[in-house]
Amino acid sequence: MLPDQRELATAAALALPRFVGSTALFHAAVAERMAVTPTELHCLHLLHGGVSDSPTELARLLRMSTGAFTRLLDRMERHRLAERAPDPADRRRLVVRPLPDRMAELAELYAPMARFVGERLAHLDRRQLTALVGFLTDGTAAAEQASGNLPNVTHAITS
Amino acid sequence: MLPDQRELATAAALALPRFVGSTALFHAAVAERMAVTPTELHCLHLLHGGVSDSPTELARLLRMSTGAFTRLLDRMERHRLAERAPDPADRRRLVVRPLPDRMAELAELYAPMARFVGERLAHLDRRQLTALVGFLTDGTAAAEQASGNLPNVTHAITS
DNA sequence: GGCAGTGACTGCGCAAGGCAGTGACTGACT
DNA sequence: AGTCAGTCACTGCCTTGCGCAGTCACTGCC
Repeated sequence: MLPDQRELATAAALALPRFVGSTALFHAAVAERMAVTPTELHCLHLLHGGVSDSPTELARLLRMSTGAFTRLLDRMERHRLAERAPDPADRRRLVVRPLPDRMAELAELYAPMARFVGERLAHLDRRQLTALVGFLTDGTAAAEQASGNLPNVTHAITS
Repeated sequence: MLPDQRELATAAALALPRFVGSTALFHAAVAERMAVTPTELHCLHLLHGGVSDSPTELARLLRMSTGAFTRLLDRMERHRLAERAPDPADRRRLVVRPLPDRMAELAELYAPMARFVGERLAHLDRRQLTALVGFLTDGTAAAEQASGNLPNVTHAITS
């Protein structure tokens, strides 16, 4: 590996955590602007992605209890983010539906970032795009795997 | 732009939020493993990065009040993450110092991801690395700028 | 037709953070 | 030298978000 290549790799390794951090802060800023908690925003993303509309499943994806999700839904209804609708097939269940006007607002807030990404990607050639996609997808897999498979460390706690 | 290039760009645009999301979950998992809140972990990162060691400045970077940061410091001392030390130059102030063994533990938890990044970057050529670094650094700037400069949207709230 | 399982909801408690002060200390200005 | 506004960390008090454990309604299976 050539020296300047090494420098570039180092630069990338340094830029990565900054990128992740600033992105996280951006999400927090969007949540604040919408007068909504990060958890509510996260739930809204799941609803927008169409991943699921079942409370129990959404609670699992958000890594919280069903009880806590009930209150979350209460707040989201109060804030006009989503609404409950009965599930005709099973009277125990219900479906969570996002409210369109707030979703539009969300898209509006994300528009600048989406525009940046679109323009930036348009200037890359095939090899560069391939590298980027590979890095992102493999990085996603690595993060998911690492999340569930963290090394054991000793720590003294909880007093 | 050629069709397969367009597809690649779309793939990248889809992979990006997934990457960000899985990374955020990874951080949450690390925090949980260390029996520490995400905020404490965030603060630990700042300390490790050597950004600052002043409570007021750290509170600003974490976007919280100085009062809340005092409790945060209390918890971090209880959890043996950091310690307070007097500032000899100004007796009102103090400096926050990370505790080395817990920092080592942190590094250990991040090791798998760091290894992945290092190996992945080693397989990229100059043009690819340049594109990646550019995307990350400009993306960081864009996110920071977008955070402080979100478009105004109408929303009815707070009942 | 009973019965274990599932789904959403509720009371209670805890932890985290904001707000509005308080006292110690500083540097600048007279 | 004395004063005084500004800064710094810290402290009650309060709100909010979430977990936990239990409750009730409903389902499908035997």
